[in-house]
Amino acid sequence: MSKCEQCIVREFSSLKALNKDELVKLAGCKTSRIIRKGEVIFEEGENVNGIFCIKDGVCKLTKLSPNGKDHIVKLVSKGELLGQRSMISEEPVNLSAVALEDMEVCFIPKTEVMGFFDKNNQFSMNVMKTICGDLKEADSHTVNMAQKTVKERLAETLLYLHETFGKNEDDSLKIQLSRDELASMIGTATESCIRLLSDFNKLGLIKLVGKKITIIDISKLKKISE
Amino acid sequence: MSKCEQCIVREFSSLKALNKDELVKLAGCKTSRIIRKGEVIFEEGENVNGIFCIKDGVCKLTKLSPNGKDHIVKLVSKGELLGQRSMISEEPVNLSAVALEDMEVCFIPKTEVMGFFDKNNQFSMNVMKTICGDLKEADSHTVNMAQKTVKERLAETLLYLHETFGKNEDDSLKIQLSRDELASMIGTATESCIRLLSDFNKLGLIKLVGKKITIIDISKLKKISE
DNA sequence: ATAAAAATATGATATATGTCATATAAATTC
DNA sequence: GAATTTATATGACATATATCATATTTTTAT
Repeated sequence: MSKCEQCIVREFSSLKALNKDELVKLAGCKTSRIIRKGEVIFEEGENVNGIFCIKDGVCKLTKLSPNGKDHIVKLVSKGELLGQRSMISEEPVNLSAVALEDMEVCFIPKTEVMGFFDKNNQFSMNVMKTICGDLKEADSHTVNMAQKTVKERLAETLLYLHETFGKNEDDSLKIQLSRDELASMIGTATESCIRLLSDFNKLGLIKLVGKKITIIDISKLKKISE
Repeated sequence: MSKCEQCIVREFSSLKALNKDELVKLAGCKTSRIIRKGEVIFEEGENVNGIFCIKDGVCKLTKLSPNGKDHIVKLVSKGELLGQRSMISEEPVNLSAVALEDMEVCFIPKTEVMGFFDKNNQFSMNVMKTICGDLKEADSHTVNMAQKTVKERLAETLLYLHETFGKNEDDSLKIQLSRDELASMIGTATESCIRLLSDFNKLGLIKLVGKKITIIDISKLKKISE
């Protein structure tokens, strides 16, 4: 059982507020798991009795719409925590989490987290701030979905992926989403997404090589995204 | 200065966790304000140094989209608190609040609220749960905007208004939104909203008399909203 | 390596929704 | 109470986007 004290990603989440004693306690009760690309971490409606800390990799949080289509609500990566909202609400999770790459995650049982919550003010404040940030972002997403065109949302999303996950040596986006996933992130049909990518490609804003997408003209994309 | 102890709406918000001493302290520092229909309580980007407790009336929370249109993110009414998120995030508010009816609101300065926050665990837990509920709702809204048609969203919104704010003696919706506001809630053009309302009217799902909207066939509206 | 399956791409077409114009009705102002 | 403004309503048309069909490419399995 590896020590949480020496885990670097801890520094990027609310867990950074924990002191040595708390970290030792944490290390004693957490469980570590390898999750392969495409595997489900948890599913909408499930009772997840604790939170996950992402040590490595990226996953998507999706929600099933009444029409049967999945919508990607958020991408979550190394250093972030999963399941905080449902733990605090004492409800089943409202989103599913699926690995986009191979991942390593640690599971921390609810009882443990709630203990830190009660005793470590800085920790609970960190969690609150994270959730408040998520809420602000979610409201902003709602407005984008309601008011922006698909083209604008695609441009915006490409820039987001570029800024947040960076690029490979060949300058292509590091995070690999299928056209289907990209479409489900911007809220459109897969064909429409493919078509617009193709348009951006022809306009020289991006370059498409197989699944790989390379951002060419950031400022023009910014202009399109408004 | 009226006593918070005797204020009934307190029981409906996170403030219900406060004890007598805290309520006396609260009564000493809160300020009460009458806000007329159409008046702004606070504006996106503003620094609101505290929270508002709605004693009476309903307001809309809006966010300006890059295209210049306002989107109504949420309606907030009697017993609810405003400005919690931005207080915790220590950021300017991300939404504007505008009265839909004459309102009475109390303002509680940040220092006071943060004091309760530190010392009264149940209060901070209540606030957290509220914000978590908002986040869940916001995610659900995002997916609705992304995946549902305007018709579905209109049906859903009418049912929501009916359930949440009730009806007058003549069965018409108690809350009066202009067509413009309704459109900005469901994320569509005003004309499209009017047209669909007119369709629903012709189909006998609702009845339109001037500004008043009466829900006639709940189950059919439910079916339309999916 | 070959076959099968899945993902990407593109065309043709249908549909939903936005935009602009104009009419009518309601609310507000003087 | 008449005049003016604002909100609601509806038509005509443009446009964005979805859907269905089919081709091509890439990935996966045998």
